[in-house]
Amino acid sequence: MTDTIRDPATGSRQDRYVPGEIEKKWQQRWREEGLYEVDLNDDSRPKYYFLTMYPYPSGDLHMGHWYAEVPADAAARFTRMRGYNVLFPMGFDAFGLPAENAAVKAAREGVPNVHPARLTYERIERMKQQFDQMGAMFDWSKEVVTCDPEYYKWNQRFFIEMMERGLAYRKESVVNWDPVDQTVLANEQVIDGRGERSGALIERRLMPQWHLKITDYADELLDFEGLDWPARVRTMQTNWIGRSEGAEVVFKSEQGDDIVVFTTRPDTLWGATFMVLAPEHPLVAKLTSDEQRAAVEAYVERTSHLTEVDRMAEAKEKTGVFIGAYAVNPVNQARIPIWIADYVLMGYGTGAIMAVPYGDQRDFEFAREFGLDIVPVVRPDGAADDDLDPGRLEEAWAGPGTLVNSGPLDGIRHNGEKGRASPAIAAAIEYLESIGAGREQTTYRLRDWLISRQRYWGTPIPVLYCDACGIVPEKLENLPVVLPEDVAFMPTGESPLKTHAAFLNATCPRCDGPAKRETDTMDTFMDSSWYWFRYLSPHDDDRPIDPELADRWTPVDMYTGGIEHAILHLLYARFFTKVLRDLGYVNISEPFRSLRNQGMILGSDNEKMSKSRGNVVNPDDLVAQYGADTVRAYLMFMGPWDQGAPWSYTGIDGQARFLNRVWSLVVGGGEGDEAKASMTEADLRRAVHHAIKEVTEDLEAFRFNTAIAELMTLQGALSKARAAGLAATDTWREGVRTLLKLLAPIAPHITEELWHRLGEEGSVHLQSWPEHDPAALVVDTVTMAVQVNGKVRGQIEAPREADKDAVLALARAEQNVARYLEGKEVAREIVVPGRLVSFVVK
RNA sequence: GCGAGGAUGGCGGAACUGGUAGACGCGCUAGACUUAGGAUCUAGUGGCCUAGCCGUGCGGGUUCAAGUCCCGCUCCUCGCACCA
Repeated sequence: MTDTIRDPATGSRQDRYVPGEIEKKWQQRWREEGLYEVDLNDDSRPKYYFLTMYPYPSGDLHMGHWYAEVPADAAARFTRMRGYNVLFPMGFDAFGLPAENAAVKAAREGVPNVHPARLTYERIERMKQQFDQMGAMFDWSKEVVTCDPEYYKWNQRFFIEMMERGLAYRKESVVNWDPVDQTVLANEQVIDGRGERSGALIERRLMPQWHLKITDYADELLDFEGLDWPARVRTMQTNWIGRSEGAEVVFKSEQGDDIVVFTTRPDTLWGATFMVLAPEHPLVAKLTSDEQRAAVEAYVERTSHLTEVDRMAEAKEKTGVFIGAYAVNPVNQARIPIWIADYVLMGYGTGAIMAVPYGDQRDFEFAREFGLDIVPVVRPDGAADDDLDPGRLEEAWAGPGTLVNSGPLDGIRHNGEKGRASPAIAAAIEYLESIGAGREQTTYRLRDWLISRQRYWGTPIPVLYCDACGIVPEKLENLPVVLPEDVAFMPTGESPLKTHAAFLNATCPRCDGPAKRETDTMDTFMDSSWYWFRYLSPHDDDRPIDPELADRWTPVDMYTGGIEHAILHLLYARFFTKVLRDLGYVNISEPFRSLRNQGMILGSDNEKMSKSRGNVVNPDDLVAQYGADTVRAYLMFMGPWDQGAPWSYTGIDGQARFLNRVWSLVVGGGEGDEAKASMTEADLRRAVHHAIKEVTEDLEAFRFNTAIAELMTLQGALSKARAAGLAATDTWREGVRTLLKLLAPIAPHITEELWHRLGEEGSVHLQSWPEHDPAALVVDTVTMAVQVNGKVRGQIEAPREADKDAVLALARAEQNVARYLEGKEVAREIVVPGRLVSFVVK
């Protein structure tokens, strides 16, 4: 049994739409002809750098990749047809834990010869084959694979140059330790107290680690001037950086130690009735009295063992211990007790606070819990003395008001603004500075970027430890420090670099004495922080970035990718670009001019696709069944791209039908009933130009779903026109060609096939984008609604040129409208040209 | 708790500066062609007590006119979360 017999209506097999055949054929032709290879030095057309986030080579291209990349491809193709020289490269974020974990697992199970490198390159090959069947116009000649020494060598160079400038440094700090992945993680990689990848509960450990000084760039990173980015991402980054303006105030312990606190409300200093130090604060041991020592040590011990999750779970109730020491408030010499509590974090500000229970809800709760004094210092507008009575307060007052009980600051207004924008805060800062007890200060929530990873499969950090010289960077001419391949993975997951003698034992670059290599590798976000520069010259052995090409092609004009990178990758990439600028490699400060985020594609059960849930939809199977063009069109049709959507198996049939109808417009078959259709050439021409206008605007705005809806409408109009006998007209033939061009970015294979079947020689993808003729959109008569007292009572056909009086006359004459106007007094008449007429009657 | 976004037919979703709510598609119903149809084509499809009335999460308001603007809520999603 063959298809031909099963489908007598459409004639020979050759005339049927068989996606599997034409898609392979065109993919091969495009490759052979180098259709998508970009000449970076071509300046005959304006350049456009269209970038989509490169994937981790998991070995399988899943629906999420398709959802991310197919619409990006359509937008890139559209841009190209509009006359730009579009660079649309692709590569692989090839370092990372999964491949190494697979090797560790194999070692545990006694399977030999599983190495992350081999695994990764195999997976890359497989994914590239899957990429091919997507029909995307990636220019693979610029491919970047980050685990290649020719790439990561430059990570090492950047690192050393950053070290020389103090932007990379080693420091002992409390870190997030992931016990499953056996490595530390950056703050950004810890979600709800758990490792982003492993999901393991994060432990706190004190370890020496390498950091990059992203905090030096905090203020510059808050500036999004000139960036066309979603507000959501800008807000998330702004919140993450968390700039707070305020003051540093120095309290003295009774023993004479300086205790520095940070506060955003120095104007409430007269209301500070106690101090709280973080349990890890270095002064705790020294200041604690003998009587309190046992209690304090117990509390410190307890908090140090709590995981982040435990601490959050206990956040409801305030806990803490008095350490038996007192401090002096510098503005009024009040003697105030010093406590420790875990609601004060060592990692923020100075790890110590002045507690103003009247003005801060947390301090208020703490004071109530432990019976500490509350002194009112801000009178809310209109508040009576009774309202300020500490005994009657139910919560802290952080809003605007006038300062009271505040010595020289009494009567000054706090207007609720932050920093010096509040007269009270400004006055407090000046007063503090005048008595030498503090100064204006800005603090950030952002921490320096911790890049050390205790894992093998990453860029080796190029430093050595020499007994004589200390920490020494590798010489630039010795780069790259290559990851040794002859390593044995241990079942424990511990990095094999730690026991690899040939790697470990090296010569000190400074004194030629014996030295040990650093065994930590770099966070893989380092790789993705500059890869778009490398696409421009992926194999340049002399320098990481070609300065001329970088000047010409960057910043990236359009960057697309998942919202999950709003903070991590996108913040690091911005930081790194600024560092590269300061190191003299590039002349730009921002890497990505425009940014668009796609949503997530979910399983049909509305849950995230995962093997364990069994709701994974495999694109390969769908492509085999429907063809890539149908899958592409469906992914773009499901809804707004930035919203994401649950997968549905039923909806995809609609796209298959649509493409079949387009096919039949060129090849024949599927004609409707001629007798019922009527359409003029002018109607058809209007439909075509309307579609050009709408599809163009939709694609510009990444509204793929409505673009396809318009294309369906155009297909419907062409089918109807054919049934109405217009198929022999130039208008119809031109309409079909326009449809193919407008559809080409979305469904590249079928449009290319049909374009050639129309007798064209060149590729449809090299055609220029159609432009609509406004004159073609003009209609002779418009349908207008007629309302009486706000309700639609009829419709009229009015000549386009009709003036207000003529339209009103037509409206009054409409049968049903006349009925409602009869015997009534018309109080108002409103005419919205081309839209409606509205009568108000009494 | 703070910040951002959202709620429209049985379903996914349209709707420009307030101007005929439900484009486009899925599903469903009927018909045509058929030995057959889960193919194709045609027509219909928000609800109801159907010359009309009611309908865009809920309650108010502005307006000739509100999915769209204003006030007050509810719920959902995402991000941050004891950040001083």
